Amino acid sequence: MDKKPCKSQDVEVRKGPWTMEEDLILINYIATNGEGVWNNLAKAAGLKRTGKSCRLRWLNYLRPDVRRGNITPEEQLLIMELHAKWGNRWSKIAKHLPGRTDNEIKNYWRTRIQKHINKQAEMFSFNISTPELLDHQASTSQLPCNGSTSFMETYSPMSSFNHCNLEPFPGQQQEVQQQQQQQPQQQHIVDQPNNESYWSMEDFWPMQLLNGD
DNA sequence: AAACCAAGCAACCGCCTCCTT
DNA sequence: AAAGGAGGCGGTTGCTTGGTT
Repeated sequence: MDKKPCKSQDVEVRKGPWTMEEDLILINYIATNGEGVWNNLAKAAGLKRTGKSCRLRWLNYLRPDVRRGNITPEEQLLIMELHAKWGNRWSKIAKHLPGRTDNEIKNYWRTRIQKHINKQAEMFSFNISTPELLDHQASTSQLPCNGSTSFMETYSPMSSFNHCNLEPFPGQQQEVQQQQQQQPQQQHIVDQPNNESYWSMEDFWPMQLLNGD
């Protein structure tokens, strides 16, 4: 219970948003020494952060292959497809979207897709007798893995898109149209070098220079 | 122009699993 | 085989920002 805090560990732990300086320290350290035991890494790098915090920051934001910015319609479809398959297994889903993090997908789901599904469910509920069920299923994001099919049928990505009039979200319709014209049978696109939202660690190096590192 | 509101996202928390000793 | 530590994961929170009134 009352674990005596070891004095060497009793140093204050920083929380909250990361500063650019902290980012640079972490990037530099990993660039030089590679990833390792995160708790040790945090100490060795001189960061007053927990290992977990460092790991999260690195994986979700600083990693060179992290893609940031708009989720493409293809990615959106893939997310819905995989979510229908696996439920809230965000990390598992993220593995199929190179450059995307579980956190980003999770946020995307909660803020966009789930809301959209809720809306669809609300509209749909005017015509069916179990609005609570739909709403609950959409809001909890839990898929019935016990063989119950109702939600899967309602929410299967293809049925959602094609049968339930689940349209691309605002701002994506044009993009979808363009891409459909360009690549009507396009498979899941996950690597788009020209994507303007692509973020690379190289972007950070000039900052390092500016900081005199 | 200011206040309010909602959406989006970064980060934390706590639980679970796996690995090492 | 058991215990402890570290990492992984999903849920949640709270801050920031952009839009609306």
